[in-house]
Amino acid sequence: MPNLHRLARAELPEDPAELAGFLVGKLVVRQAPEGNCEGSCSGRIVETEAYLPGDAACHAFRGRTPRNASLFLPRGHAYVYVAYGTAMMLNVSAGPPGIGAGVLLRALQPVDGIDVMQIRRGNVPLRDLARGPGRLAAALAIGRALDGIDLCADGPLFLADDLTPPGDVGRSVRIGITRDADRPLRFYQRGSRFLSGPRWLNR
DNA sequence: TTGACGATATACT
DNA sequence: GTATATCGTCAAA
Repeated sequence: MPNLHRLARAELPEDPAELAGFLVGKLVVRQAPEGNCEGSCSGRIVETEAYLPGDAACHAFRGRTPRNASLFLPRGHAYVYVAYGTAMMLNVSAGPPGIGAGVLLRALQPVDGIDVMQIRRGNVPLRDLARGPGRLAAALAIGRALDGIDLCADGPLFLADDLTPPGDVGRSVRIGITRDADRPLRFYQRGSRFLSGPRWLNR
């Protein structure tokens, strides 16, 4: 997979909602330690959600804590947390420096290293490999160890441009939240079959 | 949120 | 008719 242009921080929109839309159609690349190509894989982002400052659903809403500290890093850093005591969630820090906002990566269209993702996820159908934030993190072997890393740097996990341009990007309310649940801050690639959520949200 | 399960639908030998 | 895929519901952590 040649021609991988890593996303530079300056390319990322400063506005969290803009960033969420911008990320749809981009690539997330997972590199195994020691340059071991065996465990490397990547996928095209097809679904994201923005969590803004002042947003009751945002983990930074009640201020900075050891757990959510990564949300306050300059945009483009990883914020990884555990949901439901079992599922890992991968976010991209967003917004102006020190503000505390993020973009949740919700679904991926597997691109490279499908075999290794298959191993990590069990032999589920290709469609379910990274459909849903928890599954996405599992497919990429995301753990707390990756919390706080720079996604714009050459490391174990980074963002890159995809060859094929983003198609129509749809917008809807976010999934699985109770507070501030009616704001249209979910972004998805229209027509993708790798989306999570009920069908009526993916119009 | 995910995995399991039953019902349903589409596909193909 | 058997296999594979999609959909809604339900329980668990």
